[in-house]
Amino acid sequence: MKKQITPRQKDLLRIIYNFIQSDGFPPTFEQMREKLGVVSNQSVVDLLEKLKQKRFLKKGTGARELVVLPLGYQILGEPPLAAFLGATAAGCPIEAVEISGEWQTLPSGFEKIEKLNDEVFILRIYGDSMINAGIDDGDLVLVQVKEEFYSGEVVLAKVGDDSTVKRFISQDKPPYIFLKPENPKYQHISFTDETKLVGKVISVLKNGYWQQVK
Amino acid sequence: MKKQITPRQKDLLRIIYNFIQSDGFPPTFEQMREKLGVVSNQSVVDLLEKLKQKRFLKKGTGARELVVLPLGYQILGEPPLAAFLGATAAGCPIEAVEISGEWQTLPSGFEKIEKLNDEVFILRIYGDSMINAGIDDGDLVLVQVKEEFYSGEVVLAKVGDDSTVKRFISQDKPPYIFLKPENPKYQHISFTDETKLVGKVISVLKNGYWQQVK
DNA sequence: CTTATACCCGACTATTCATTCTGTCAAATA
DNA sequence: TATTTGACAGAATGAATAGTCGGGTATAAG
Repeated sequence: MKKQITPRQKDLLRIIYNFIQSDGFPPTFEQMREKLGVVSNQSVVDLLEKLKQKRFLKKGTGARELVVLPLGYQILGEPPLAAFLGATAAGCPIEAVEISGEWQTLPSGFEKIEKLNDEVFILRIYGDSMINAGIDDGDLVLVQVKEEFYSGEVVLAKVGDDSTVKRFISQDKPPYIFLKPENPKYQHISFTDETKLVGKVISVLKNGYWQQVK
Repeated sequence: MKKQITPRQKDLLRIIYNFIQSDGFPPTFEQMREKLGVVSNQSVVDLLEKLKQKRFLKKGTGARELVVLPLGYQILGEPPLAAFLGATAAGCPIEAVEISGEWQTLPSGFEKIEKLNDEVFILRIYGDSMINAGIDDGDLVLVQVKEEFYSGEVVLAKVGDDSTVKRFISQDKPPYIFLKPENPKYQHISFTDETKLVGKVISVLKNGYWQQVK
């Protein structure tokens, strides 16, 4: 009872999480207040206090010093920033990892890694339908398998036997939900019985570096 | 000539990078000023301006809105936050990744991933010499192969034929450099000809989540 | 020689930002 | 019913933070 999170507290936690994900730093009270849709920052103060008490969030004394704690990630169903990499190694014996030079042999005292989790994988994307989201023909993307999706996220969708990466949009007027290509050349894709969202595209490989998808 | 970074600019860039890594949010001008070892924040203003011009850094108008850009990571020789995961999949065919349920078969239009880079690997740690750094007996840690190291980083070191994970300390008084176990039960380890630093411990697996090592 | 650039000092200003206080209201709880 | 809890309003306050102005010095470039 006491440890459970309320819907409103979860709202704020997600607002903070999403803000950090997209901007790279935490929001101000004012920004949180606006996203919550209230006019007094007292709401933010109260909710933050609860999130702190319940160990979902850590807050420093300075400006914009917010850190989502592991418990917070768990309740949101999101992996911490550095988390998903474990998944990509799932089922992959460490011997398969090529280490350069003197690391051909592993140091003694260490053993093989095991399966960590199976909710993330990497795919190569073909086509130009997402160029405005920074995903170009041939790029590698990192996909996290999920159940819940939020409007604006780039998702991997299954349409019948075909698979595609598009931006997922959910709005309060028709057509309510659809898939939006990030290229004006292409049309929106409506949902049918055959449309199924599989995962969220977290990251894209650019010039040898993984970058966030927005 | 014009695009090159100066030592002082690189100092600040690293200060910002390290701060975000360890704290989770960007520093204030005051904190940067202090770390730079100067008494006027005008220095910070000037250096930040240069880092912005050279596209190593992005800066918003609000408080503490700093983001290290890909060019910045490159010049520091650091992977972006989400980067290293690619490495763990190096040489690991995507078929080896076990996907649950209907993802036993991969969607058409996607191919195997190739080797991405070989500078990161995962090891299991035995012993209690780093418990105060949050690394317990049997934990998995993520190691990034590096050449340069900074005082305070947790490193994987090779001591003769043996390998060990300890905190690397470099100070301006004897013994200058040594390895520090994070457990009072153990003694510091001096450097010898046989001591060699191999990589930096970036992350540790805790309750199913990867967490930063401090 | 002259100019520009990198780096820094010191003080000052403007404003963002967090905090605090007093209260309201509805829903949950005892 | 009485009490507590969650959520929010409105306003006032003060500290934290960024930004500005006017210099200085040393080094490199033209």
